[in-house]
Amino acid sequence: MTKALERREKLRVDLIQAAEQMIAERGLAGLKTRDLAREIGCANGAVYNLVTDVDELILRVGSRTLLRLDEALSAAESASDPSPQETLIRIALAYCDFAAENLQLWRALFEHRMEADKILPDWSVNDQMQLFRHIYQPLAVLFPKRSQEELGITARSLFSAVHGMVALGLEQKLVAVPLPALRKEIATLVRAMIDGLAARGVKRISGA
Amino acid sequence: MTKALERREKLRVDLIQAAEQMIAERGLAGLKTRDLAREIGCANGAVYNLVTDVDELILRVGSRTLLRLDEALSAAESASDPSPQETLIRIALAYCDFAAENLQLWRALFEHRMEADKILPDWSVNDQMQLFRHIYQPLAVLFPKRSQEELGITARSLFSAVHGMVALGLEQKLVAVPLPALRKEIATLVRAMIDGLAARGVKRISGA
DNA sequence: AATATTTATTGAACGATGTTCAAGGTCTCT
DNA sequence: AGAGACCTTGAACATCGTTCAATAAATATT
Repeated sequence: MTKALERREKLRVDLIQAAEQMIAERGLAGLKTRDLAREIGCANGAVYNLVTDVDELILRVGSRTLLRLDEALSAAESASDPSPQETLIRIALAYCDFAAENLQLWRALFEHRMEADKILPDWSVNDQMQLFRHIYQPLAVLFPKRSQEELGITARSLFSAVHGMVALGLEQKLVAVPLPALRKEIATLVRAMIDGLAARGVKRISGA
Repeated sequence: MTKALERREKLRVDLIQAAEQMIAERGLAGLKTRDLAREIGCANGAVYNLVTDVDELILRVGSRTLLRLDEALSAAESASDPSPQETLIRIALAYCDFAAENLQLWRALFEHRMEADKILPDWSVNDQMQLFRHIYQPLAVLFPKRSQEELGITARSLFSAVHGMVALGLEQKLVAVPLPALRKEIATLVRAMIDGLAARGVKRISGA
């Protein structure tokens, strides 16, 4: 009873890895079931024994990408300099670097859109983009007076802002920016946002 | 000699309008040449007399969307309160509102990706995302000491940051945020960025 | 060990889609 | 009115994701 399932499982991970590599090399639009089947050595139709959809396949690859991204941000979170300002900048740059080094896979996270009616499988709801939790800690240290909810909102805003700089920065559409320049811009703006948030918190008390 | 061309032109604008409406209603993925042909009353193949590609069609719709977006930002640029801070916030909120009200068309601007080899037609290079020029003026007033190039970089960074907040804020992927909450977050963060950039400019002179 | 039953795999076929093209129709100019 | 240029048509092609009846394999039963 094991023999069949073993083979199935091995094929399934082969499939997901092949899909990951194919997206990395040719983009989300370059993912083709027939090519995948040839790659892992099975018939075209057999793909649908391992996975119900290409949607599921893309989500599974997305899970892996999110996991690696999470690790990259975690590494940046706990590094030498514990100053919360510097930590936040390190995390932002780590996000930028990950996106640049995994461009197609990172894009796939945001490009993919399910048909409105289909609901996400439950194994996929867990890893649903909680990336901004990485910047919660340093923010909490910086702004000890703020509530959990306020901090959560600020964290999401900060993360989204950095995401936007990376997204448009790595795109052709808005003038190609060399990576080192982009990194510098990100560091500058993150610093500014932190300073600005701090100042605003103080000013509001003394009235302005 | 006019009769034929007139009809052609009328059909062409019909086609582009139909495409615009179809994207607005069903998203970029819902754009189908056969449906378009039926909509404007011609054969499927005739679409390719009016337009070389669906790529071109999408770009033409994108041009229109960019134009309307530009107008919306211009309106926000020149409004009652001339204070540059408030102007920048108004522009950011106008961007957010436009995206929310034209969700599918706005998404199409960023979702669409040409195959790597195909080059953009020249009529499309002009309106290539120069949206951040809208925030150049108020920034120049706020930071008169900075060079044109520095201001350009800052403008792009600020715009990208707001774009990120809107992009992730209107997405399902990162927790659905109610629009009023998103607008408040944007206003807060834009203010913070401005304050932070100003403070940083001062601090650097006095050393820190 | 032999057979029956359940399960997995195959690859041909289906439907949808963007795109092309030869055939036939329409328009324009002389 | 007729010749030549242009347009339009809809059938056909290639490429997808996806399905399914037939076949093969694995497992369960006797």
